[in-house]
Amino acid sequence: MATALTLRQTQIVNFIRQVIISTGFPPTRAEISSEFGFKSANAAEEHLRALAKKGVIVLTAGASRGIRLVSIDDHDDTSSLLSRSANLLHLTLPIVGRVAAGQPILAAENVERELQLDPALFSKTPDYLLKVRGLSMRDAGILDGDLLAVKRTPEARSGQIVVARIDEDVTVKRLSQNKGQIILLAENPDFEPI
Amino acid sequence: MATALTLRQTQIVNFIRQVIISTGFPPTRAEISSEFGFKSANAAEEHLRALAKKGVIVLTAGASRGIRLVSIDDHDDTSSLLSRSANLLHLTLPIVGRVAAGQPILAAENVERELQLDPALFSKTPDYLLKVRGLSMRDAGILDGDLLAVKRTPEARSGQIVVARIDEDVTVKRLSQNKGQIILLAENPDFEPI
DNA sequence: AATATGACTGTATATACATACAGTTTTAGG
DNA sequence: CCTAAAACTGTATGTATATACAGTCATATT
Repeated sequence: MATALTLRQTQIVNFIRQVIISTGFPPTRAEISSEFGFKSANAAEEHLRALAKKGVIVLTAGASRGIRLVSIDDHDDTSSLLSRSANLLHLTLPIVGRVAAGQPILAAENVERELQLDPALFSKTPDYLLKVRGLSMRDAGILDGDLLAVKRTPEARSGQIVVARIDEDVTVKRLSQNKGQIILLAENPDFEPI
Repeated sequence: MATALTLRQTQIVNFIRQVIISTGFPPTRAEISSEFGFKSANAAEEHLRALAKKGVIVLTAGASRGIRLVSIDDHDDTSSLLSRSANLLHLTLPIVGRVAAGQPILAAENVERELQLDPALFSKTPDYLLKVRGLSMRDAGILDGDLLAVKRTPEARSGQIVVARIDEDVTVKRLSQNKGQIILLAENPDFEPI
């Protein structure tokens, strides 16, 4: 275990955290100095060095604002009572909407966003989230705009709801596998089977 | 509702998000240009302007890496299925350890860190988290290093477990208010009442 | 008494960055 | 056909920033 932080060092880490929360990016040496009344940016520089040495932050050489706070997970001093809470949203899932032609579903270009979720929400850990467009599965409770958690499996059985790729569209349908013929059924009488 | 993003704009927002996740700070114009093969940093600049105009990001003039992604909450397009999950850790609580003499407990200097938690964890929303030192409340299940969720109330009743300030130390004890006399009891026979 | 460490001031500098201005090309609408 | 917007290239510039080096002072360790 590394040496404990000094008071000043703790204050500086807190300030960095506060700046990241309120502005979205870490402070510069000058901004840290200004906050604490240092007359030289070098004071901040030295504090950052010390904090990096203790493993509380990671510095990126040459990059402006190149300060990263080491995450709670990597640096856990949160014990029993709350350790489960801290893990609540450890699951990071990509959200897929439209899929460009010829590309695998999970290609970086198809990922619209990433969302952090509580793993306990799912019985099986899903691979990605699919944003549903259209109302073809309305009667199965899947509506336009919903996010579907999708788990990839090596094979699909008849009767299951599956994610199917038709050209450059990704659709959600109920699979019907009758005597070798594959039919995709919508759960809405307004839509035709495929 | 603002105009929808173009493909390129979506890719750029995704890249910014990815950089923030992997490095801890947003990219520069040059880094964005490099990622997408732009030969002029101005291409990135213009995309950022367009994204800021559409409200997807916020730019800080004059600041290096001054890009902030507008949060999921401010810009919600996550619907029914997951909207509750997205709210899971909306509660941000300060963690207090030692308290410097003469200062209010929640003074900025005493806050060691902030933690985001699921509000559903608590029946009443607490004001702050107190890091417990020592074993004086061992028999009440409160151990060294635990985080205690503390809710401030205007008055305390006898028999309750309270957070008390004695000089520059903050301690957790069971309150006993007998005929006007106030006694603080430890839940561990090794400790004396105060 | 000697040494190390924390916490600074002061000066200096190369480069990392934001940002302005002038063009070009392509695509979508009116 | 004309215009606007998107998506760039190319050039340029001031300043924002990281970072090195030389000191000072107090406190804690050996």
